[in-house]
Amino acid sequence: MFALCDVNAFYASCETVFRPDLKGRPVVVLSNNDGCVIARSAEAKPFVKMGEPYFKQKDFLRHHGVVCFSSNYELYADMSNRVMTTLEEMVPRCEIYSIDELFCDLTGVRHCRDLTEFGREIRSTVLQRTHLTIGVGIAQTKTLAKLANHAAKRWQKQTGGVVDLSSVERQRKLMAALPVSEVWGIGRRISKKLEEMGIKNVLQLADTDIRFIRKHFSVVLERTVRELRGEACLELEEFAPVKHEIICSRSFDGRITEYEEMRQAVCSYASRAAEKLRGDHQYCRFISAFVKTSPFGPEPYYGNSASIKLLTPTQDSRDIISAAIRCLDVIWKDGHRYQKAGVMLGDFYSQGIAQLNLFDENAPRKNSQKLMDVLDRLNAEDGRGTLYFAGQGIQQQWQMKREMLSPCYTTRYADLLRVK
DNA sequence: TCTGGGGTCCTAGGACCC
DNA sequence: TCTGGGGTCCTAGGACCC
Repeated sequence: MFALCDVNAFYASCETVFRPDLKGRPVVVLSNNDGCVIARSAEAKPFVKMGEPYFKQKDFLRHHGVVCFSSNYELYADMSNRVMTTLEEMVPRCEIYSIDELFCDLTGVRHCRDLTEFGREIRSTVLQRTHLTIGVGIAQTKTLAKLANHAAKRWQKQTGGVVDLSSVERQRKLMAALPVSEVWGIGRRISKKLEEMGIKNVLQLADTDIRFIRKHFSVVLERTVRELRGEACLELEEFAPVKHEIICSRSFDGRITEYEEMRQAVCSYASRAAEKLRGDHQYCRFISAFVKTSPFGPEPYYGNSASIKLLTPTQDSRDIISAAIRCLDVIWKDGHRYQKAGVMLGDFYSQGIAQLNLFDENAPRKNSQKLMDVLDRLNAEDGRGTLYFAGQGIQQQWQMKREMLSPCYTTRYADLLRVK
């Protein structure tokens, strides 16, 4: 038996926890660069569109008194930690699935108590400790637990935010009421194709011949359908598997037209990607950089990427930065108004020594590890950006826009809430 | 003027092997 | 007239998730 717990309107709720004056008001959170709406409070949901560009809705939002925030990932990451720690204490085994979601294995809990009651207890504990409200969905498979969670949120008043969907009868009743697009793993494309085949609600999908599904779709959808029938195909992943790639990319505030500025940006992203790589205790051989103009608007689109394969795996920022800049030099073209760039690392190894190559002319760097340790330690203790590479530039004019950023209430002393 | 960022998995097709 | 069969590895692209 699985439970899926997730925080209601997570980003928007994090913003209101320390702002009781916003209670009852519509609140939205914007993506990086104040680009699109990516989270809405319950009050905002009925009339603010998800994923829509902010600039298109600005006047409309102001007119309706909607409070907007730039995204504050430092705050969300810390609040997420508080929620996850609380949940981890209460359940025997769990998997942190995303910043605001956690799957639990309720196998041990099952025989000793009522699952709904247990769900309520989890919910009230998280609320008490973090002031965040979660929904709990319970069922035999992850996909059904997700569906139960959806029901818990949609009918929050009637369900108290907890739905136990372990009875097949209840499963079928709920599935008949929901369109296929609500199922975990079924996005826009597949739901459209299913609907064209006459498979409109979830129950119809669950009752479709598995061979038909396999013939017209991939094994992924086959698993989803089996899960809807109560056959568990997805396990609880208690320990996060190692990553296969690391990406650092950002849109710019405005557009970049000068090579020098782009070099600073690519250098910064490469250096951040290298930090993440060391955080995961990995070494990489594959490094790539990309640049692109905006896909919107009238100007001709240009986007390109280049990559480099090193002979020996590295985690040294200097190697990664220099490779990324060499990639940039291959793809840079004058005359474009660039909107975004990024750096990607791949082909990971758990150590850097690898096989010494007979033809490798670059001798391994001396004391690389020590230097990187110092770099990371200073940036950890005194804040990101304490020590950085000259190539990143000193005044980063292209830095993303965050004009409505809230304080980091829980992670910075200077931002601590004052009580009169 | 202005439209996010970071991941995963699967499949098909090409190149190559014996 | 007629040109095999079985396999691996890699990559690009598509789909999905939050």
